Amino acid sequence: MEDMAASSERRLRQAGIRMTAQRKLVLDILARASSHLNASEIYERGQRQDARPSLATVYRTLNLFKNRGVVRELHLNEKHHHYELRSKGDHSHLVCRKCGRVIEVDSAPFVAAATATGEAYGFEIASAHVELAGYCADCRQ
Amino acid sequence: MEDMAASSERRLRQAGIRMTAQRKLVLDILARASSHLNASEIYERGQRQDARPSLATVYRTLNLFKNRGVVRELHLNEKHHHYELRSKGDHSHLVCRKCGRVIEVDSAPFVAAATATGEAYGFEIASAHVELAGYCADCRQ
DNA sequence: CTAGGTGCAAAGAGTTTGCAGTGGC
DNA sequence: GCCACTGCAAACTCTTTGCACCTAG
Repeated sequence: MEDMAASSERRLRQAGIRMTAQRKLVLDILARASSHLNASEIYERGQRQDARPSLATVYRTLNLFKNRGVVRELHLNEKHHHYELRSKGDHSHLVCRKCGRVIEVDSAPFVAAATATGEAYGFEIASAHVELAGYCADCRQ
Repeated sequence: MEDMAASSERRLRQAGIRMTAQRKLVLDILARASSHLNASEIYERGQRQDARPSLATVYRTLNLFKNRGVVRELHLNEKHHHYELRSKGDHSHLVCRKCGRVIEVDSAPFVAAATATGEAYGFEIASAHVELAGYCADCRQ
């Protein structure tokens, strides 16, 4: 669990990225999070720690990690983005239109379909992201 | 083809929505578009017509249509949203990470997988959005 | 005729950037 | 010690909103 941050850190160091206290903290927050977070959630959690990265640094760090393939940026049905560690395994999101609840589901069946679809277009699929919207058990009343 | 605008218009009228020249124009632009557009693209195209909706009206109109289920709002890998008529059939998007090209692909295989996944969580799936990212034939070199 | 729609300009939310100072390697 | 990184505040982009006027039904 906590090792997800460590293995990402190793990857980054090997790519010549300097590991500052702020970057470690962002990695750590993402690793501990039970799900995806947005920039200000990361910022807020960061403020409770020693490194206290500014919001600008949070954004810069997330973009860096995103470009290095360490985090994934999600575009859910909200105005801001969400971020999650890639090492958390491949999953997709089920979003309830009523209560907004987000459930993570296994992507395997989608990836299989995606690979087949990609081949038909000469595309090499790097990631398959599925966003399922609907109504959760509670909201279906 | 041009009838997609007309059928959406009928639906809106029946819901008691006033059909102004600006709203018709937005519908028409979406119906004629070969793919999804963002708000300013719609605005620019609108400026070349008589109704000339302001950007604010474009946004208000898109939100109205979205809430009425007439258009779908897409969250692709960019900072702004894209919109498309729902009546354009169910499809998903294949995005090239290098050149940004977007190809529309049939959603059927994904919808099938989605329905199965949804059932497993007690979710009633209303829409399945799949975003496939990878490298297109041209960019794979 | 009148409730709802529009344009304009200003405000908001989220994200990025310039610059001077700081700290990892 | 050098150069990348950081904090701060200002700038930027996209989207929403308040208000006075206008128009579809």
